[in-house]
Amino acid sequence: MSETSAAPVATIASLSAHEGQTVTLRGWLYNIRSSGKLLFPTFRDGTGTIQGIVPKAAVPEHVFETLKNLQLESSLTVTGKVRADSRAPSGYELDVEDIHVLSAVSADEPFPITLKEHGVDFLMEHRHLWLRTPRQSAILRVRAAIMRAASEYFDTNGFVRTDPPILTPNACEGTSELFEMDYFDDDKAYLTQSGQLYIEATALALGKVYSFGPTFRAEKSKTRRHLTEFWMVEPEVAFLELDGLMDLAEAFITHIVTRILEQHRNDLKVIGRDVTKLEAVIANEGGGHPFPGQTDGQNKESVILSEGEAPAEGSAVKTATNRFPRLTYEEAHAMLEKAYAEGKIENPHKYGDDFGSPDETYISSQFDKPVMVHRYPAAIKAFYMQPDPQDPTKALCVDVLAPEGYGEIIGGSQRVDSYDLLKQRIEDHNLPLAAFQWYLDLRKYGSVPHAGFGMGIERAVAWICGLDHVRETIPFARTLNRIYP
RNA sequence: UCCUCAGUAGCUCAAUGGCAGAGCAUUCGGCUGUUAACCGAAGGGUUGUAGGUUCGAGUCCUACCUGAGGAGCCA
Repeated sequence: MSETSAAPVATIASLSAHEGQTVTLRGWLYNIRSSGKLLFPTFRDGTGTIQGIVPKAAVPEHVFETLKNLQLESSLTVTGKVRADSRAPSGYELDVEDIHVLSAVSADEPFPITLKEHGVDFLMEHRHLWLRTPRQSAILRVRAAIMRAASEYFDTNGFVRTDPPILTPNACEGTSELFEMDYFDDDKAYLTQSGQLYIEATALALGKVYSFGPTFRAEKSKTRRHLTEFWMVEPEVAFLELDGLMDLAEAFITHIVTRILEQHRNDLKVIGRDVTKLEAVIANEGGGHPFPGQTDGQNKESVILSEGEAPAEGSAVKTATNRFPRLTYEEAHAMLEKAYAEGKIENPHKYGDDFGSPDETYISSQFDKPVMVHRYPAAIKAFYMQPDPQDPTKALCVDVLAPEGYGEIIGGSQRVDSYDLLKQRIEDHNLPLAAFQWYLDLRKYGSVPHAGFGMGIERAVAWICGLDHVRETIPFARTLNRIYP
C-alpha cells in the first residue's frame, strides 16, 4: 500500500490548519450519497468526519467508479484539497482528487450498523463495530478524559498511585458475591471487588494513595447502573476524617467536571448532553463557602494538601469554593418522609433501612449539584466503618449521589482505627479472623485515623455524558447476560 | 432470586383468528449541492423453540429459550 501522493498526511480534527492545502487522510468510508454525476462520500478517521465532493468530470474515472461502488466502512486513503464551506457541518469539505482502497467491504456482507436506528441487543452483539459510530467514539473520549482528570487530580495533589491485587484470597467485605477461580493446587482465588483494604495498608505507608483499576461483582444485578466488571478509582488518606473526606470528594468531582467542560464540549455536543447541567455543578454562586477545615484556602493548608505542598497550577483544590449539599442520614430520611406524605414518591422510607434507588433518585433530584449523604446507621454499613463518636449507632460514612437521578457514584468512609473494635466487628460479621490478621496489623502498628472513598468510573461517565445506561460507558461491557464480544 | 414486557426479511417495525407487508440495507436504473438525500424497479421469510385449541394460528393456550426494563444489592 504505497503512497502515490506526496500530499502530507493529516487528521480530520486538524483540517482547519490545512485550509487550501492538499492533504491525505487515512480512514474509512462513513457514508456516501450521490446526485447524478456528483458523489458526496463522508470519511472518518477516528478524530472526526468530513464530507468529500467528487464531481465525475473533475477526477479520473477510476476514482469516481471505485467510490461509487464502495461499501460503507471500507478502509482507504483519500487525497484532496481542504476547502472551507458554510454548507458543511464542520465548516470544511474535501475536494477529492484521488483515493486508494486498502480493504473493501463486500456487498454480500455489508457493514451491519447502518445510520438508521437499531435495537440494544443487536448493537451490543456488534459492539466491536458499534464503537465506530460518532456517538460511541465521543463517549469513549470523554471516558478517557474522566479517567485522566481523576489521575491528574491525585497525581498533582501528592497522592501516590498504589494498585492493589486483582486476585485476592477472600472476600473484601464478606458480603458481595465474587467470581471464584482455582489458584493452583488446593487454593481458591477471587477477583477483587474493591482494593480498599489493601490501599489502607499503602496509605499507612505512604500517607496519601490511590488505586485505579477494574473490580468485579458476581451479583445478579440487572439494571442500567450495573456491570459485572467495572473500573473504580479509590483514594485513601492517613490522618483524614469524615469531613475532610467530603471536602476531598467535592474537590475531586469539581476538578473532573471542570476538565471535561474545558476539553470535551464538542464530544458532549455529539452525545447530546445538556452542558448547562454540568455547568451548574461547578457554578460558584453567592461567592461560595470555604471548606470546613479550611479558612480561605490561602493561608491555611486544607486537609487535602500536605504541609509544604503547593497545589498544581490549575488544580481545583483551592479554587473550588462551591459547596455540594451535605445531608445527614436523618435529614435525608426526613426529606423522604415529607416527599411520601406529599405523594412524590411511591413507597415510604423506613428509618434504619438503606435508601433504595427510587429514594436516591428523589433526593438527588432536589439539587442541581451532587449531594452528599453522611452518617448512615452503622448496622447497614460495612464492618470497617468508624462509628460516630457523637452517636455510635451511626457510621462515619458518605455516599455521593449524582444529580439528575444518576444515583450513587461515590461511597466512602472513615475507617475503624481501634484494634479491639475492628477485631470485634470481624467476629460479629462471622468473617475469618485469620484472613484479616494482616488488616488488623494495620491497627496494631501505629494506627491513625484514615479515610477513603471509591468512585465507579462507569457511573460517573454515564452521569457526565447524560447516558441512560452504563453499558455505553465502557468499550466492552460485561453484564449478567452478556460476555460477547 | 422476584415482577413486567418483547421476540415477524440483514436492521427498525406493521399485519381485527382468514393471501407474509413497509422503510432502511443489498443489486439495477435516474438525478451536478446531497446532509439518516431523493425517485423508480428487483431479490430477500422454518413469524425464537416444542406442543396444544381451531376448518384455519404471526395472532389464542401451556412449557421452555433468548433479550430488555424494574426491584433487591451495590459503585
